[in-house]
Amino acid sequence: MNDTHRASTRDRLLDAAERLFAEHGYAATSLRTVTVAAGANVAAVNYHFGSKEGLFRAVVERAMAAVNTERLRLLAELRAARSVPSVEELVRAFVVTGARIVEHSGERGMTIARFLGQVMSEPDPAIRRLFGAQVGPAEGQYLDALQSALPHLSPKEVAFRYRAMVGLLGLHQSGSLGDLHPGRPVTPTEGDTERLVTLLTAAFLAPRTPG
Amino acid sequence: MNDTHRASTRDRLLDAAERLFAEHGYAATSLRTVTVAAGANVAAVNYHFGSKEGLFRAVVERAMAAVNTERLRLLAELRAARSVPSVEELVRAFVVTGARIVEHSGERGMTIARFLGQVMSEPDPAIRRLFGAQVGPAEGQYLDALQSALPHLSPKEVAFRYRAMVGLLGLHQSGSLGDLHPGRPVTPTEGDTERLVTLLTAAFLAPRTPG
DNA sequence: GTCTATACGAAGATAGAC
DNA sequence: GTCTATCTTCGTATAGAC
Repeated sequence: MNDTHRASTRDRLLDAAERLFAEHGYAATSLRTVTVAAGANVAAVNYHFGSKEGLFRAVVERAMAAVNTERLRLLAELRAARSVPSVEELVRAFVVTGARIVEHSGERGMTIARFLGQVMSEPDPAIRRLFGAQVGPAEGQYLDALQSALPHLSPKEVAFRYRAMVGLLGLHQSGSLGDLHPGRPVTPTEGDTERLVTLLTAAFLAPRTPG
Repeated sequence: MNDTHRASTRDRLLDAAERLFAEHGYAATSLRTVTVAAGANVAAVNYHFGSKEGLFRAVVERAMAAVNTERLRLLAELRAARSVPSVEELVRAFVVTGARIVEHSGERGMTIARFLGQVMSEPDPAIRRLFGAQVGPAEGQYLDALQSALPHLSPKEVAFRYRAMVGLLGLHQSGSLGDLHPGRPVTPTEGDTERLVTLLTAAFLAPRTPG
């Protein structure tokens, strides 16, 4: 009945939750839906993760681990080739992570991307803090690299543009940048990803904000 | 007990819902919370709006009406001064709308801004369609004006950048562009709004995406 | 016409028996 | 580790008071 055949209950719960949170958001996803999709009992979530929030936390951590690993790998690659990578290279490495993960993890990569895009616009402050903590590791490295490529900008300005990049990428990956009014299905297109790189590169290269 | 003293029940419901949806999102806000905050009975929502979704719809429509009016007014002003407004002028007019509304509507302006920022990352497709329909009116005009200022870009590319602007503004206004890890309160700062204008202007002025 | 009191069934999360 | 039971909260419906 499920696509995830016989992994441990714990893993099947994580997979199902990741997919459902990605599609409907945290609040709108019920534990019953998750457990049914995972072929597990309602109470299994409580046993393995303590609560709905615990499950969510675990899903975020697992997804971010994959993304952070890939991001840092790409950054290291870049630095190996050239000690001060260009802004466009950095942006591309950051943005392309999603696509790379799709290659490595198959279908699930897309789900991860959508899930994380979803997470970053969750209103719940606890969730936002969790996300912030998980982005942390890669964040520091990318901020440093960007600052080196943009020495004329204040750290505040670089940080702002970095957060804009994270946010926009999230919207892109969750399909929110798709056309607003038309029929439904909003999977990000290849072309849009390239457009996003163009746009973000220009945004980073903008002159410093006056005032 | 409420800050909204004696408007009609209908209006108090709209006010309370707007504020609560803005803070917690649609799914996480219960009708009971809304009615208590509005000092009304549970059934009042059903009487006035038919359902939770009906209430939400009404809140979106009211908020968007305010924003669209202001946006179109600013655009008309711009066109009066100069037949082809610059990209920066257009971006600024679009972005500054939130702030203008704050001036005109006091505290509620901030709530509207946060609310609409929230709405645009709601996962529910029905909500997304509703939002798209409401953005429509102003959208056409701005797209035209931007296309005139950027004749070398394809309509597709202009539309993509426009949607990125809408999205980023939403994130900005809902506080999602605030610092990710720190203490909580995330009201957008004046400085960040200026940074946003800089960033978006540069994004629009980027060369066309190759490929 | 507005609004309230109250009830209903479905779905929520968690705790405790197994 | 799992299943059943329980207790809460949800959105909605109804019947009638002002």
